[in-house]
Amino acid sequence: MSETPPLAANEYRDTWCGAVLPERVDFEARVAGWVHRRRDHGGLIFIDLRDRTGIVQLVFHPDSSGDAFELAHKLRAEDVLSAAGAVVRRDAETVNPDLPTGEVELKVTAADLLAGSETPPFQIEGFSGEVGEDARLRYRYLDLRREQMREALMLRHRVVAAMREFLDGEGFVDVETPVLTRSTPEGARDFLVPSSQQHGSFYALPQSPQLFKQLLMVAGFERYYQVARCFRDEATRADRQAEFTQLDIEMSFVAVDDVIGANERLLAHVFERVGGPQIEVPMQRMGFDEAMDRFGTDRPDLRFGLELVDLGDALRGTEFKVFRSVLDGGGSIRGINAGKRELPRKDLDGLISRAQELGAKGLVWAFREGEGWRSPTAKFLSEAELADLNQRLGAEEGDLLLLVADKPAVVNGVLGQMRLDLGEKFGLIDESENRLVWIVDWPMMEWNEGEQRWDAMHHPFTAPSGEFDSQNPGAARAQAYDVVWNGQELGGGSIRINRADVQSAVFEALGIDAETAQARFGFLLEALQFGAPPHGGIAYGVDRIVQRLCGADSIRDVIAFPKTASGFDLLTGAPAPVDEAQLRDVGVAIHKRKLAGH
RNA sequence: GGGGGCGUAGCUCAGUUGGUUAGAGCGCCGGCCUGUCACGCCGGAGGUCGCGGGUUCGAGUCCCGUCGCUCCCGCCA
Repeated sequence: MSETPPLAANEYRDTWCGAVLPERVDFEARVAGWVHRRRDHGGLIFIDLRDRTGIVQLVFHPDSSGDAFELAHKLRAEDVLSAAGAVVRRDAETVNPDLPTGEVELKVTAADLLAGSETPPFQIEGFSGEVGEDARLRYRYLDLRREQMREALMLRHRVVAAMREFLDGEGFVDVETPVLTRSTPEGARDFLVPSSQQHGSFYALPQSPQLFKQLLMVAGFERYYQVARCFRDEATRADRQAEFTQLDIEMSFVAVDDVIGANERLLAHVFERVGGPQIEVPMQRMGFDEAMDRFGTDRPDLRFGLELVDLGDALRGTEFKVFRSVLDGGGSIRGINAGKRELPRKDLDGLISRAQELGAKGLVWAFREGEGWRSPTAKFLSEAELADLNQRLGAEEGDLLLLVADKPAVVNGVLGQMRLDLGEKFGLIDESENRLVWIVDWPMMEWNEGEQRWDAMHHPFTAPSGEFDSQNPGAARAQAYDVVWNGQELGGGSIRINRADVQSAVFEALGIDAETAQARFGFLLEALQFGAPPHGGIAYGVDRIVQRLCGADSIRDVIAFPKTASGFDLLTGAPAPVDEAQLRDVGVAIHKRKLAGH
């Protein structure tokens, strides 16, 4: 711990373990904490005592420690102890350079066992190997005693504190919005809460406070923020939990540049406070189209190259059937030059499998050889085509080339992900580098092939750039922006629609008829008729920001009490069956098959 | 919903082609030890091999089912 908080003396302690530092020695101190480790030499006993600030070594002598010496002999790992004595400098040869407090120790004169501990189900620290995820979650309160977890949560605290500090300073008001709210069937599945007052009716847990913060702008608060818990009843991932924390921000009388500017100051402030990367302001901006063209994704990792190259023009006249049919069907052919690599056939097959897993029908691999290719596909292409492809891809002798032909969205999805896989596989990512970029100028909507309708790219309340033509929704651009850090989306937002007629037109384009719009969002449309200022905002994924900052592999490592991939809380056993009586109260019929199973 | 990996002592793991009494490190228990700091030395306990079924003379090992953890795809406006 770099900072030791102030501590008021009390009957158990007057000093933190980690505060017993060599700058100040030869004073009487009382510390309290957990027995981290015991080294019992028979006639001399060392105890490493741990609290949230760190570890200090306690020394028990049979002569000077009195009754405490007998106690020390019986101490076990994770017992809770209060110990008093003199903080003294260690002899030079007994200094422990690996410990921040290693130049001093506490010569114990008295000690109290405040609470004993059972043998922990796993060692808290100091053994090789990782504790399994189940054990960690089952005994999360012990897992959180590990330094790594403690520091992650302390960092999280400092991140949120810095956010509040900045926003408070710029006149933002923290307002709480409801957790029991109305279901919006679009998008992710809602968590539902049955109403005991109105059987058959349900609250939903919010996926975000979006509409409430807009109503707060209508109400005239002008600047709002909230550290808000949000819920999505979807499968979890390493970077996704069913409940997560968002920093939610909204501002009135602003345009895109105002929101981006305020948020650049916010990010710079937070990173400066917590020791994150330095941010150059103004930050880089990239149009959505450019991001898709060059990286195949709307959240590009700019720390390495391997950019996508469009190859359709080189193959306009090709007779290779696979390419021919894709081009004739309006598809695209794009490629990556992965550089000079020597991959065994097994790895090349692996790349093909990965491409198929990601949705491509196949993957063309090739190594530039002379003016042509060494590739199973080479024989289907003319010399001129190969030369043109090599030129467009900037291929040099021995370079590995990967091509995908499919619908444009599939090609981008596959190559965009494979670019990341390859960047990692080939070690092209400089972990010390940090690239932040705003992705701007988004399309308003995208065509949903499965449902045969237009879907909002951001959300249905996003303001279009200029006039909105509901007859041609595909052409509309949105006043939306995402901030992307090393390929991960930290947050995103937009200027919102503040006119009821525009909002109605957007609903119409999304296939939400007037009646449905009125039923679901009538309160918003109504509010927009009572003087809604121009407004916009952003929401950040707090968990992901902290995960990034401490380099954790999983979002679970920065959440105090997370759930497993299948949504279980192994600590409390939630979700759990409830009494039939409880179900009757809320008007929910129990599932018969489940009943039979019990 | 689909695919991959994993499940053996409290923890992390090994376990050959199916073959006698299932092992290691750490932890735990007991003993010794006055300068250790992942203390050391000596001794010891500890197992429904996730669960259920099947094949077999014989299953930790093979097959089927199931549960759990995990990663990925779908999904996540």
